[in-house]
Amino acid sequence: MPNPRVIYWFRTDLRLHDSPALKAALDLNPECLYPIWTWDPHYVYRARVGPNRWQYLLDCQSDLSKSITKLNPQSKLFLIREAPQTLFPKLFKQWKITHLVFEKDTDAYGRERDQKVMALAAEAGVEVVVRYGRTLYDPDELVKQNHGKPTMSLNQVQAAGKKIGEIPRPIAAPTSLPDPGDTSLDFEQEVPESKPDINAIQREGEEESYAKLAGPNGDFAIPTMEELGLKPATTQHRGGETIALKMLDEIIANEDYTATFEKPKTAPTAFEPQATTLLSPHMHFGSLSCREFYWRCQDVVDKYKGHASQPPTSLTGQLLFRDMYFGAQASLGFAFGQTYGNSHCRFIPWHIPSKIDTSSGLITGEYLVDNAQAEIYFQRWREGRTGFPWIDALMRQLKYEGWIHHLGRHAVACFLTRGGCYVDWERGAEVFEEWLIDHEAACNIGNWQWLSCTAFYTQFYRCYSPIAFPQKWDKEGNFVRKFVPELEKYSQKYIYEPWKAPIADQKKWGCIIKGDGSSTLIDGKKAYPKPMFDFPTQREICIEGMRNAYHIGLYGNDSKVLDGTWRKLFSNDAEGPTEGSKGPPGAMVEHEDADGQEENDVHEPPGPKTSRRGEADNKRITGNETEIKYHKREASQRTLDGMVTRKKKRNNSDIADHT
DNA sequence: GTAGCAGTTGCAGTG
DNA sequence: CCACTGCAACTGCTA
Repeated sequence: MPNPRVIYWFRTDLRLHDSPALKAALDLNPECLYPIWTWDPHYVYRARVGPNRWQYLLDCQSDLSKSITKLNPQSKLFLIREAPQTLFPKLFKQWKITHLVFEKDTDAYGRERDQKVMALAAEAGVEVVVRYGRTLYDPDELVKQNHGKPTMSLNQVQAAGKKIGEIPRPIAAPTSLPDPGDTSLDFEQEVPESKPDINAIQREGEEESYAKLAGPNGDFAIPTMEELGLKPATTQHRGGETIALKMLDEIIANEDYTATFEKPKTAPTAFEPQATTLLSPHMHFGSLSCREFYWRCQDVVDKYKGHASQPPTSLTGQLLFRDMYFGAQASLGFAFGQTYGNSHCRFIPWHIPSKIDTSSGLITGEYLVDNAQAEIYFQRWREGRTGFPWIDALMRQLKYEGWIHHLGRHAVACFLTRGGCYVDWERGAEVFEEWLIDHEAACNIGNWQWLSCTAFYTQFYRCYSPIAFPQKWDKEGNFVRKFVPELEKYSQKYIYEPWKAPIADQKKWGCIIKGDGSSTLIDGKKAYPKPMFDFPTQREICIEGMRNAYHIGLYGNDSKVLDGTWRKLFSNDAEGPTEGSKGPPGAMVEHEDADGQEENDVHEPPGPKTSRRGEADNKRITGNETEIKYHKREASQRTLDGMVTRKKKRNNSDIADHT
């Protein structure tokens, strides 16, 4: 048996402390160890990643590389610019690799990728060692102990966890690392297909992710934002294990904070400093081990003299929720991230639903505009110009800083879905995916389902008010003043509902409430938009829609959802794309009149039409002074890509009938 | 099987 | 300031 020549493949574990996989690699007593990162085209082109999260990733990689070099000046994080699926066979051969070691990844895409890589390793005679350290429990174990079912409540996580046994104690960081061997790359680089490039919008310069295998200088260096063609990051939050451990130390040093932490009591309006730990992005990139975090907290709690908080609201409770979402994702796979085909997600006929690839049963990443008004609501929500200062402040903080408080996420998610716009939670999840520095697919998807009351949580009549909710912590509106500075001078009385301020006051405070926010100046005067709807009215419409959908009681994998016949169960007057009893799969809509329509005219509101809601519609406030009535069919303005036809629909219902 | 209670974080009103 | 209620009513868990 030759001496082990080991590749350690970093992915979700950009750290040296508490890494079961890294320990396994070192336990092989390798002759040489190559710490590598492969530049996965899935991340570069297919996932939604905004500049702030890119920057955070680069921070983590740089810090890790420096830490590796500190332990062994010959070594560092070797960043190789090729897809793992094509790179590894060549690398195994060139570097005479005997072992490949990495941390297990239970994300839907991660599993697919790793299965492929493991097959390639087997072909090359390379032994693969996989260890788990990403959550408290291995999600597959958790699911197994939960009777093979996705973990849908904290109770289930705790019961299953008990059966697995104690959460592993953290492992110390290594004090030395073996040399890497020869690092020459005498083979052709295979450049991955860049289309479709979902991240094109994040770039302003030339994208050179795959310019050369070992980077422009051939030194395996971590790329710069410029090299990736990305727009500069705007966040002040910084990644890396060194920072993470320092932050953790500071939290743990404050025993009262650590032991008595109760999430619902922390203020979503707090900034400088924020009310929660800001450790979530570190756990996403693995620059902090969640088990390290867990045991450092638990040890404080165990010796705490006063009354310590308990799960679910305590710090350790927050980590258990993370495990719950990982367990749900591990069990449901790709279906977890969508309604269509998801056995545990309620079917609600939301507006602007996802397009579905009927051959794979997966959402395509595009969506259909069934209703022009809903599309306007969505765009105004995304851009932080809804006219509700609390919502807009949060969305602006999210885009700029890449992080908002958990309760702030609740507020904007409820507002977009069941408590305001009645827009598909998948739209909101996509925006969070792009902008959050702590975006974790499992947690993001799970929380959107929670807040939209499609899974995990059912009390849809508990609805967050964009006016009353923030007042619980911030009567003065300082948070709004910080992120919506045009309202800075508004009095406390009107800060959350500026449209109620007298015109004279609006002028005095230097900002008029007018328009839809598409322009910050109106007639040369600073302007903040009117609210895009009357909240109490819209809230009633949503609750009625939810009540109806709950009563009908379909889940994403119901044959009626799969084939589109769910429409027969919903009234045409119901909220959502329900017009007519026939239609394509999922919540997609027929677009008989789509031909010849302009792709981009969805932002133009349709002219006044007959109201189907009478009073409710008349109360509606719109940003552009024109009363917008809505009607389901008139808004079908997006050109279909030919995927959805009556014929395909029929085929699909045939399939569905057999299942 | 089923009744009763609890559920990470609602709101408005009352005492 | 807190604690409680009614609102109209969901699912999961326990006994």
